[in-house]
Amino acid sequence: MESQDLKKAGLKSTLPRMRVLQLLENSEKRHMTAEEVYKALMECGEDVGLATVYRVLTQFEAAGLVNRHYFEGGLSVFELNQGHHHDHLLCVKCGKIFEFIDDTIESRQRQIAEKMGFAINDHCLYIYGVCQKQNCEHNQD
Amino acid sequence: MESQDLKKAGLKSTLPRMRVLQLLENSEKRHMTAEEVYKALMECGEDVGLATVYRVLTQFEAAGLVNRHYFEGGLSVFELNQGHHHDHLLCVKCGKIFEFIDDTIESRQRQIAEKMGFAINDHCLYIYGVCQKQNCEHNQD
DNA sequence: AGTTAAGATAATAAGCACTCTCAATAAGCC
DNA sequence: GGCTTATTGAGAGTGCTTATTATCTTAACT
Ligand SMILES: [Mn+2]
Ligand SMILES: [Mn+2]
Ligand SMILES: [Zn+2]
Ligand SMILES: [Zn+2]
Repeated sequence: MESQDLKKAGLKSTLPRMRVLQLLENSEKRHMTAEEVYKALMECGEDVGLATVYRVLTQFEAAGLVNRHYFEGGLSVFELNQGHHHDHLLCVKCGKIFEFIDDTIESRQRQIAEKMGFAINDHCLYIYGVCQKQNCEHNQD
Repeated sequence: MESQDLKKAGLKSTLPRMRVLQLLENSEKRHMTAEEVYKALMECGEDVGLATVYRVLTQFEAAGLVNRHYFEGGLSVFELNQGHHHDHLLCVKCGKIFEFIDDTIESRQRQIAEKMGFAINDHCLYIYGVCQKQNCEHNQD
C-alpha cells in the first residue's frame, strides 16, 4: 500500500503523491524527468499539475523515496530508491540506461575519501558511451 | 601563445576567445561557471558579452579545450582540459573541489563497459561530502 | 597597407526547466 | 460531519542558457 510508504516517509498521503509514487513503481522507464512523469500521468487520465509533480518529486527526494540524477545536459532525472545503490552506463546514441554496482570501485572511493579526510554523503559515477545492443537507436530508458 | 592554441583547435583567434582562454589558464579557481568567467572578465576591465562567454565555452568544449561538468544543482561548470583526466570530490559545505585519479577505478570501469558491450566515450565520478580541512566553510574553488 | 568576404561579437529577445504565489481544495483530526 | 491546516493547480515569475540579427573583426588576398 503506497499510502503507508508515504506516511512512513513523513508525508501526508494525498492523491497526487500516490499517483506519482505508483507511476514510478509501475513504469517501464526507471529513470524519468519531471516532464515525463507529468506526461505519463496525463496519458493515464490522472490530472496532476506540473508544478505539483516537481514539488512532489523534490519532497520524495528529501524523504529518500527517490534519487535524483543530473545527467549530461543538466536535466534532472528521477528514479525510485529501492535501497540498492548503483551506478550508471548511459548510451548517448539510443538513450538507454544500464545500471551496475562494483564493490571494488565502491571501496576504492571510500579509501580515497578517507585518505583526503573527506566524509562522503553520496556519489555518482556516470559512464557515457555507445551500447552495442541490437536495439540501440530504437529503445529508451 | 594562446592564439596558437586556438588555431590548433580549429578556432579563429579572436579577442574574446583569447580573454576566456587566458582567464581559465591564470585563474585561481580551476572550476568556473559561465557567469563566473563573465564576472571575472568584467572585473579585469575586459568587455566581453555574457552570450559570447557561453558561446565560446561551448565551442571550447567541442574543440576539447575545456571540460564541462554538471555538478549537483545542474549548473554547468567548466575547467581547462590539461590532458590529464581526473575525477572530483566536492565539499557540499564549503564548495571546495578536490581532484583525484585512481587507476583501479579507471580500469574497473573499462572492464564493466567491456563486459556489457559498451564503448566508453567519457565518464565522470563525483563524490559529494564534507571536507575536514581547517578552512572548510571559508574557501571556494 | 587597404580591400573584401567569411566569420565572430554584443545586445536583446526568446526558450526552457524549474519555482513561487495564492486562491481553491483535500487530509487528518475532533 | 465540521474544523484546521497542509496541499494543490494555474499561471506568473525566475535564472540559466541559446537564438537572432545587425554590426564589427579577422585573415587572406591584392
Ligand atoms: Mn538507476
Ligand atoms: Mn577538475
Ligand atoms: Zn544504445
Ligand atoms: Zn569543505
